[in-house]
Amino acid sequence: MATMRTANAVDALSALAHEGRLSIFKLLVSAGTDGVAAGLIARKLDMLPSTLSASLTILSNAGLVASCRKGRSIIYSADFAQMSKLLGFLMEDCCRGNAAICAPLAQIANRAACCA
Amino acid sequence: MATMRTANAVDALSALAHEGRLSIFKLLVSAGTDGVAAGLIARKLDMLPSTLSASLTILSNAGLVASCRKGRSIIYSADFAQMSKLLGFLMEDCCRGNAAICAPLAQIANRAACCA
DNA sequence: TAAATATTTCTATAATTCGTGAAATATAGA
DNA sequence: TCTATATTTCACGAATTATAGAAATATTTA
Repeated sequence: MATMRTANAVDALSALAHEGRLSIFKLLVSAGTDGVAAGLIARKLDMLPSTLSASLTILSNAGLVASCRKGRSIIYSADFAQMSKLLGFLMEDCCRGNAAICAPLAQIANRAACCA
Repeated sequence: MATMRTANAVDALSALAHEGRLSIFKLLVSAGTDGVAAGLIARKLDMLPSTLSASLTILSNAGLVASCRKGRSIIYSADFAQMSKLLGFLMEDCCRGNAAICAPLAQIANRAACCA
């Protein structure tokens, strides 16, 4: 797994650093690979369509969610691989890379790709 | 370990969603529990004192770093427990809490407290 | 084709965040 | 006490981000 770049991590963190977008992302994480239609997200989280769309675009640009059209709806789902890369980025070099203590963490982050 | 609240997670993610602050945090993560003096951080990352101070305040308010004075210097260190809570928050309820797949992840996040 | 549904795009305003330099505060040593 | 070092606080203009409503686009069904 290629390690994430700083700019990429900042984009992902920025995307998540917002109450509405974080709620969307967590909803999608909990929904797993099936994903959720944009309209259903809007109803569940009580958001205006334009606000939701803008939020989904930001999460999408950060690589945290993927989408595909299904009829009139667009189904959004969390990108677990990207989420895993982000966790790995935050943990890498922990304690100067002291393998005895921290090395397992990077591997562990990979498991966040449980739904991929 | 108490689970993190959404508002708290947003604060932490916002604090990290900035190139300079993310660099500071990663430097502190790599330094481990010894921490690094503010001035040394500034020299290593080539930041102005006032900019660095503002960044450290934001990271501190988010609970991601701790500080203590040592002589004229102030030593900053990463708060690994808070980092662990943040990772856990992002992973919780993954795949609707399907234990067979995702439950281990929450436990795993605890290990990010390797230096605590 | 016409109407209904689902979502995005556009536009404008409001709010927040960013970075800097100067001044202030705290500590140590001569 | 005076001076040097280390860090924070303050104030402000510049840049970015957030939100809403209206209009536009895409798809399905009648």
